[in-house]
Amino acid sequence: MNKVFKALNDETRRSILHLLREKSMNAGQIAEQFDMSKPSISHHLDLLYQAELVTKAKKGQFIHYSINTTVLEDLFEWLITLKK
Amino acid sequence: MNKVFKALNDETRRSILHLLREKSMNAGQIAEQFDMSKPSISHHLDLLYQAELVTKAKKGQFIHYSINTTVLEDLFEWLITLKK
DNA sequence: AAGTTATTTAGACATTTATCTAAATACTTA
DNA sequence: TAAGTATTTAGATAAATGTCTAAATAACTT
Repeated sequence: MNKVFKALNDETRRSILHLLREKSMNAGQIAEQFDMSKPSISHHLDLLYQAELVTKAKKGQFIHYSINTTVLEDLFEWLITLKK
Repeated sequence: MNKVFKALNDETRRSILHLLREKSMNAGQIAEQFDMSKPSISHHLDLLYQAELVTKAKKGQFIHYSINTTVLEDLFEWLITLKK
């Protein structure tokens, strides 16, 4: 869960998750949505990937990113036990 | 929500929340549970307080901390919209 | 009032983080 | 195979973070 909380502790990464909730996208398409360099977005995508909040799949020269809600379930559980 | 994610992005602070879920405690009682200096715990409590994840009340020379689940509701909402 | 206890504030330091530019890698197409 | 496109990796830098010790503040006790 450490990596999940770490990944969520950034506004850009949270925005990326909201984008991917609407539809899966290439790294480039994601980067277009932000006023930030591509390497920076790539770095954010990597942290989301390490936390398993997104999956990625190579499609030719593109890399397609999708949200992975499995880990969000775990976060739900964590919150529930905290609320009792 | 920024402060909430920031506050939750630390194992010590998450542990403090779990302790407070069981029962409210003084700053000193909380500090006893950790192998860390009191000023460090005080700092963690302050971040939790800034995020409104805990409330505090002065009781004589003690300061009593309690968990505040209101903000956790907001986090729930955030998660739900992300899962659609 | 003086001493003791509970907690926070201040200041320092090492580590982590977010960002950038430049370069490298991987794939596609002419 | 050479050129172009998509993405990541490397390396640098400034800012934020977690931790500590020492000192300050506040309240209780004798």
